[in-house]
Amino acid sequence: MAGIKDVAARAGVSVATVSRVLNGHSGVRDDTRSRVLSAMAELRYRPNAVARSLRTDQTRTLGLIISDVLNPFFTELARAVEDAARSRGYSVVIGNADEQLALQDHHVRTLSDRRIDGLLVSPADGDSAVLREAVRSGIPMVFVDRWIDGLDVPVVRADGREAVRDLVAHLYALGHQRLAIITGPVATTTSNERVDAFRSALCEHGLPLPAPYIGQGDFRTASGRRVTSDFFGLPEPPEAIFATDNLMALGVMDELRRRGLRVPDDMALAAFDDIAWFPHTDPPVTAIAQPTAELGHRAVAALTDLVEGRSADSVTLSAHLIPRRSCGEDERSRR
Amino acid sequence: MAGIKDVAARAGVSVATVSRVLNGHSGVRDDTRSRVLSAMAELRYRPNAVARSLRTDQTRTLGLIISDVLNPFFTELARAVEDAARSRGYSVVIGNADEQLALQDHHVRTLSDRRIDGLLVSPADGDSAVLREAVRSGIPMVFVDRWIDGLDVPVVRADGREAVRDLVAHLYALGHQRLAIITGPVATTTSNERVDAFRSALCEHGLPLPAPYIGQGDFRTASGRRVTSDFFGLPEPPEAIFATDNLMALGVMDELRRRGLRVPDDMALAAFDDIAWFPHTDPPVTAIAQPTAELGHRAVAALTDLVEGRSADSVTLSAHLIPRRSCGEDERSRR
DNA sequence: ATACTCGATGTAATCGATTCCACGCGTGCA
DNA sequence: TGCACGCGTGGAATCGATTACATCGAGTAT
Repeated sequence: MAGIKDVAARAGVSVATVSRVLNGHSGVRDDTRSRVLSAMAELRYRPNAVARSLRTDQTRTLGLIISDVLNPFFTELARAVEDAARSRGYSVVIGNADEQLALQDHHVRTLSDRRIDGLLVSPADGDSAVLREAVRSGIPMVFVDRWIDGLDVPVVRADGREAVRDLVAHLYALGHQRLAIITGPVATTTSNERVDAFRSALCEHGLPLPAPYIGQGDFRTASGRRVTSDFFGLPEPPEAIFATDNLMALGVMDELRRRGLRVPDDMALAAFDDIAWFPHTDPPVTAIAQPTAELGHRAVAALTDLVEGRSADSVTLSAHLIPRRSCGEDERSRR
Repeated sequence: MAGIKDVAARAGVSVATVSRVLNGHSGVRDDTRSRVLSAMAELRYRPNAVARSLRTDQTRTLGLIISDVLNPFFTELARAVEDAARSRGYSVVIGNADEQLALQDHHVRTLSDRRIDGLLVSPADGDSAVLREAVRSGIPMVFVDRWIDGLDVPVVRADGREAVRDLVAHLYALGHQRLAIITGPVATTTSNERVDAFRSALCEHGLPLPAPYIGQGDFRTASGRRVTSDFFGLPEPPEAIFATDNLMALGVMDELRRRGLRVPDDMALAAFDDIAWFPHTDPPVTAIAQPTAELGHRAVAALTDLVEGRSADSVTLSAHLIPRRSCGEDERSRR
């Protein structure tokens, strides 16, 4: 493949000049510039981004580490991130951590080795030495959706507390008293926030949240099935389940269907994260929607600020409840 | 950040020796090796992949260009690709073409400039000069799912003809006579294959496929809504709609719900590509499932063969019908 | 003792760009 | 006429690795 030297030779100039026209520097005579340009065209020259990166120490690439590509929330986020990045002239490389620390570490290492300009992370469960080391090394980084306490990294996220309170009120108004929740991995901030908000909202209504009603999930479908099954093993199973993400809600539905049970009659269901299919499920599931695309855009804005030497602040947006029919009928959702 | 020279200095050896231990070459005395190793650890040295790539002319990175990240089929594919690639020591960078030629071209150019080792493409509609140029330039490439005729590039895909025939037979047995289809972009091979198979299966049953029953879609949700709406503008609307991908099926359901119509009573529905939510929609939708993960694995196997100098053949797997209730009840799907 | 081999290591070229500095030449001003 | 200046351009160092080739010392065969 043709290199800058070939272009220089063909245009009868030095590589320095070719480089200048390549980068749009001024101070190249017009006729020289056009000679270079046509040499490039004739040779179908394309600059080698690897060489350029080595020299300039920037790759114009952002890394995005998400917890699960199969989760529509994250894929929507990824899409928004890519759009925002592209419009700023960056590419994005996605690493799928699959909710596993080891995989997450693998990706932060690989991406750092590739010298990406900045890293967007939605950290998996647990504390990662590799991630801490990465921030210590000074890579521009911002957390999206989830974060790790005690690290001086801006966080772009949606606060779901208010929406969870609304949800509990909704459930309560519909007459449900025994409310259970399925959590994400223990150390994820989003999971903890949702559980805390759930517990205190319950408390406001004078409802308890007994330990067996807190099902330990991991944000993946299978855990939704398992926890649901466990709930039915209880002497007094709950009347409603709040799945803290959409994949676990799917698991709940799988298990319910396997047992021949119906939503909401046999069990009410609500999910965190709204997805396109929820209006069409049987019944439509009430969910808490996050401003996913905006999360992605803001995260990229913050990260590019950091990358380009500006400072960046954390941003907190908010989520909202979308009542449908999976918790029962009330005046709002009936038609 | 520490470089190879720093390590060499600290270990009291030359950079050549450091490089040798880095790459596991033999012919380094054990004590030298361990001196180097501890120097690396002390400096938290990480090799610069950019520099290495420049020198060795390989990036250990594969590109994957898909038509739409929001389509669960492609995200499942992406996930399988990433897994397979990682286990072979490659990273993958995903480009989302969003069914737009211009975006696809942007990504093939960007990825080529970055000198990725090979490219996996599920080409968007239409003929791309940029893509042709890329294959002509000799980048190892394989097509997944979709392909472009006339290019000497291996194709890894699933043949859906048989399954489409089964689907038509299923529909026919259920008493539907006026069958319509929603296509993808005109030049996509998968769309054409599905339409052709649909037409000839119809023919086998002595059924016509009038032009107005061929709705022009683009594999995205909005087009499913639009085409469905058009169908209802017909003097004689169809009784069944076959959406050639899952996103358009979602669009059909959106539109049907907007009109207050029910599946399958008012309209039967089937989709190409099975997704996890289909068993839970109202009603569960009949779909044709592809061996998505295997597609991804085989594609990576073929591509790495090419990258590593071996030859690669096309592979064709097959899809199969999963009858549920969205086309009506028969002995197979009733329970 | 001489020459030769072999193992361990170092020196320097190289990959393809960017960029600092210097150079030559024409112009304007003293 | 001489000098400074600016413009357009070229030469060469540089980024951080890999690797062909050179070197050096010790051991071995003759």
